[in-house]
Amino acid sequence: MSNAELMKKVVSLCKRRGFVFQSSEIYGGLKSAYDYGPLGVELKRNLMSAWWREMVHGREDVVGLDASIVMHPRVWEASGHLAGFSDPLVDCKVCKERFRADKAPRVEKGAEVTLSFPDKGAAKVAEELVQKQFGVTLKRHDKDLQGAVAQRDYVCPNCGSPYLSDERQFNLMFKSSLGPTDPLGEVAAAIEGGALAGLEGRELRAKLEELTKPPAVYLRPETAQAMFVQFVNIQQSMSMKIPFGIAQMGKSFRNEITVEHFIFRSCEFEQMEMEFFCEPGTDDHWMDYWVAQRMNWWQKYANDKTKFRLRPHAPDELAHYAKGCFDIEYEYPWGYGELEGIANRTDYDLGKHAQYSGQKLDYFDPEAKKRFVPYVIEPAAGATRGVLVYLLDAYCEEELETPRGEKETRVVLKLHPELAPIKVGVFPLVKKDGMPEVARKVVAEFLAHGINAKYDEQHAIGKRYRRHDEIGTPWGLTIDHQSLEDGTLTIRDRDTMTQRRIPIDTVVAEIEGLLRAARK
RNA sequence: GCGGGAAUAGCUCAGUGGUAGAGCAUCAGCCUUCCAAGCUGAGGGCCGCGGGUUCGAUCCCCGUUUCCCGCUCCA
Repeated sequence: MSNAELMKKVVSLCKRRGFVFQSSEIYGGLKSAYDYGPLGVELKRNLMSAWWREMVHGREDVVGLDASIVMHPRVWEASGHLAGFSDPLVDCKVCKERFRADKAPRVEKGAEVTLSFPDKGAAKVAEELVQKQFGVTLKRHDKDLQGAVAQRDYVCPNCGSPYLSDERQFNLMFKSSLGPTDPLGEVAAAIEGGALAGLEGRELRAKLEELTKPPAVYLRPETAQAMFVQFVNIQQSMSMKIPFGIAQMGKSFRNEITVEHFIFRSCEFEQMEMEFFCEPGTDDHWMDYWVAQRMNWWQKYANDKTKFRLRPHAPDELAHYAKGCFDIEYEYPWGYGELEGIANRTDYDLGKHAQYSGQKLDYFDPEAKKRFVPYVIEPAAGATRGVLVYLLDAYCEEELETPRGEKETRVVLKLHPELAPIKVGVFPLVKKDGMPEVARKVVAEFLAHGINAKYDEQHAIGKRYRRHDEIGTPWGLTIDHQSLEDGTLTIRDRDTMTQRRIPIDTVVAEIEGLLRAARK
């Protein structure tokens, strides 16, 4: 099975069996938005619960937070999200390069410029394109084209062409407005009053920005900022001593330039983030610690642990706030891609928020009698990416021979029992002789213990086993004729398809034991 | 944003300028059975959406939306 096939099959299974649907499908779908169906929501919740148990309940030095998605707009000014991600982007119409206008090479407006290409062939193609699209004849000299006139005060950084698209604003954050007043009203009033007359380009944009600013709010592009903003409240109310962490899971929103690969990169996604506050100087130690912790955690739930790797960021790809960063990457069908980033954010965020809010965001160590702004190590994981990773990891096709000697394919999701949406399928061997009643009782018993169990009496028993294999149910329990005589049932293992017989009244304890064992 | 491909039943796909098919799945019944068994029957599609050409379009043309692949981009 090729990588492309694997991806297709997983996507198809997701829809067919109720894991993931395209959003608003009956209206033609919405780009990059997906809904988690009955099984998908269980898988995602199981994954996130496992994370929460590991990161918060499993240790004394991390506490949780569930902050509002919409925060004070100044938060995003302080964090740099507002300024850093609204730069004008331009496409070169000749070489198709996309670039930031403010970082492009400056030229004199109206000056003659030269276009350069990697080889003669590319230059010839470009020459024809310019002739055809812009009606301009350029002089070709080997790999260069001469005679173009600069329309703006910059040219394409790649080929030097002045043939460019309009400047487009790229907004990272989803913008909305808080309160019932319509910001368009302000704009309309300004136009009527003539306040916008004579303005164009960036000036016009700036003026419009200003008019619509007062009620403007943004959907958070990461969950991290609330944990910085509430640092003091949490530290004091919970009497936390450094080092300690604040963890949060939830939705974040980004206007990605390109969305791709199913749920891998979408504009609305779910994060699992933790900010670990420590004393400057101990940050490198904690960085190493969390990198190892997080890598182990991801591998624990995977069948193929070799598909994960650690990749340190090169100095030039580090974010503006980071001193160092490691990505935990997974080998997706299209290649390695990010799953979690562990960054040393230093005291950048607390410092910025202190500066913008005018509040003190530092920590006093009563033993050492010193005051400092903590450094922060941030393991930030993609929950929705995790769902994709484990689906890809779990998908298996096995060639089997039927009792009649025919070859067939068994599709199995070898999900970790902890993650499996349904823990046990409960089946009466046949739909009569009181077997359904016994099976229903077993289901009720599991549900009462908080274990997701599913009753199924449709079709032949073999078919039911296979249907549950396909959605990753780790154990199948069957009530048969013998059950009615001696009070036992069979328990079938998803991965080995082997069965053994145990007393019905111990089956809940048995499954609980298996779940506990799998968790270790 | 660019280039290429795709869109037909829940899924995988076939098909033709003359009002649509298969396999699997679903549902009902028979069979009463431990690994997708068999038999009988049923439901289900304005052939992604909008426009054009045509007597007539699922098919040809244009646009659009969504998905996939490759670039590009990417905290």
